[in-house]
Amino acid sequence: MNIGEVSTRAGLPAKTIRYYEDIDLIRPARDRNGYRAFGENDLHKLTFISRARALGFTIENCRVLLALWEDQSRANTDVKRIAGEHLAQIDQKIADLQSMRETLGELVHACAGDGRPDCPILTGLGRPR
Amino acid sequence: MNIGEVSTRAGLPAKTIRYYEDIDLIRPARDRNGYRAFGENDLHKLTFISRARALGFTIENCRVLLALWEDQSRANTDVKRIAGEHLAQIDQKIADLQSMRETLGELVHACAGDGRPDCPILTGLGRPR
DNA sequence: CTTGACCTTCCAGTAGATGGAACCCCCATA
DNA sequence: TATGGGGGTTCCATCTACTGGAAGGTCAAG
Repeated sequence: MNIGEVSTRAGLPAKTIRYYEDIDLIRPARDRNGYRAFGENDLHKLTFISRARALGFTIENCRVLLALWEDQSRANTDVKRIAGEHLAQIDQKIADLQSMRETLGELVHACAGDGRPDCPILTGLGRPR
Repeated sequence: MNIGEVSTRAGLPAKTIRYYEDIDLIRPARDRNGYRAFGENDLHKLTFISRARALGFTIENCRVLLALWEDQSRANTDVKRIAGEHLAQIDQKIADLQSMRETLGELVHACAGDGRPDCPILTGLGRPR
């Protein structure tokens, strides 16, 4: 399988796949003409990475998860711990964004947006936290 | 005012302030010894930027907002539009994260984490979206 | 005069790609 | 046989928003 096909099937840009090889996430074989030759296992890995990235795991997380994934005998405890930590990070991000949203929402609400110079948004931004 | 003081008062690392000068967000004067000499106006701008960044505005947003802020005669309409667009982006991010959280939460919940090899998290990540 | 805190510039690196240039490979058609 | 097009390849630069570190200048206190 060439990079184009694997790109379509994994839903990742070819550039990104080359980049993943660059950083040693995957190691596709090579044809005699120098083209990358992807097997089903490579495709599966890329799908895995694609999905993990979509769920916000970092590349380093992916590296660890892939290693765990390849290890038939590993305990699910490690996986659950990593995923759990990540879940906590997501919760933290959501909380941060919600707090931002609230503050900004108030500022936007307070601004008439009627074409006059008076603007509570800029005034609000100029005041220290 | 030297960079140390303005750093404390604006709540931004000195490095970051130098960086902001580098990208022309601010233009502090210089003392004869080469030290940056910050005025009240610089401090006010940095406080503004610091707060806007904390609310998730990009540097480019900050640049535009600063220009609007400096323009006494500008209409609040532009400001409200920018802030409104940003609010929509925040809402989108929150929604994305919540959807991630849900999916990942299900996976974590489904994994016993009991030390055995069987792990629904890895299985789930290996399946296409 | 020395010490230490503060300031300066410059260079490199972070995450995670993405864009572009210049070039190679393979197949089909005129 | 030329040529055109749609693959593929490498390498280098760029993006965002900083951050770290080295090497060195400045200043006030003791």
